[in-house]
Amino acid sequence: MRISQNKLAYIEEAGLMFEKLGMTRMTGRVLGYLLVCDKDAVTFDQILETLKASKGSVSNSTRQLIQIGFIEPVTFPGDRKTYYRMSDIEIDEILRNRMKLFSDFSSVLAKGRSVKERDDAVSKWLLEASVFYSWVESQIDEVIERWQQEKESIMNQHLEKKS
Amino acid sequence: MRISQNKLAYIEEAGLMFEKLGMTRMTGRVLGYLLVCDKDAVTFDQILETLKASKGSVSNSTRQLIQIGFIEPVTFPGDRKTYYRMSDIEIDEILRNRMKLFSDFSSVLAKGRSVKERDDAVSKWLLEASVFYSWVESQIDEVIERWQQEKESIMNQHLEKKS
DNA sequence: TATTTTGTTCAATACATACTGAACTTAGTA
DNA sequence: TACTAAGTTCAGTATGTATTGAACAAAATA
Repeated sequence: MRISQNKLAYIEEAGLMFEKLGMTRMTGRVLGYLLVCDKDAVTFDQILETLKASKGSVSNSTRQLIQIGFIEPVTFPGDRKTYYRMSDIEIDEILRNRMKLFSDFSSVLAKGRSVKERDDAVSKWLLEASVFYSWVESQIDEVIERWQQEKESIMNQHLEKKS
Repeated sequence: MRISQNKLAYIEEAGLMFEKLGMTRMTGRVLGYLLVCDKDAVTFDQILETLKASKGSVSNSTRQLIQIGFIEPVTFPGDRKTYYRMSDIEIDEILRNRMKLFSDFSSVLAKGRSVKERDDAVSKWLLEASVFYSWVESQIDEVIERWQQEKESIMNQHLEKKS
């Protein structure tokens, strides 16, 4: 049973997307495959074959994805293979991680201000920008909390809109 | 008048930060220099010398930064040089641009669901995740609006906290 | 018009890093 | 214990792209 052309195309798309997000293309492909494979779990070999990639490359990608928490290894008694499947990671986790970039960015801006030797329009901008980014970060925390509380209702609202 | 060691170190830091954000290191350096140079505007040559980079590289970086709107060229009558300075870009603009990634990400997730041939836990996750990201995007729009309205009071709150 | 100054363009290079493939480790099976 | 299967590691290669530097363009000056 070979995988559909559709899905292969999707896997490539996922690879490019994850590359844009700063991960490797191959890691994106493996995740894309796990997302759309329509199997409960897949073996290392299945990944190899489907993506036509090397063992080493797949080994790196699975490790990275496990580390981030996107996927998890599964094993079965009487079967020495390791299977991989999507873990039931909460989506807001992923966002929360990415938001760390904001506080880094905010710090760099703040530090810039401290390096300056005169107080000018740029100083003012640096202050404002660093406050803005750390404020936004705190607001996003609140947004995420609201999501957790109102998830069902938001989902329903969204589905209604489509009909 | 040579630039301080402090500032040079900061410029490198800015380079690394902007590299993390997907721009080139040199572009980050040029922006870092413009931020902390404590001059109203600097010439192409000053950038060259300070960063010890090539004309081509600086030319690329300034063009890129002008394009994004971070810096602007300035000229003066009787002076054939072009000067560059920070433009008074609104910080929320920058955030708004980055948020486009979210709708892209959301689309990829939604597309993944449409490629699947069975309705399982992953399908459910894909739906939830794509709704989540487009919802978050809309929430951030609201956050930005609130910033525009309450900017002064937020800044004051922040400054009080520090004291 | 010839010359000098300022900045751009583009082919070549340098650099970083993702990927490969072979050798190795680990653990189950005979 | 020897053998086989599954996955990892790592040195080398391939690939993409940032940077350089030389040649060029544009425009002011003499």
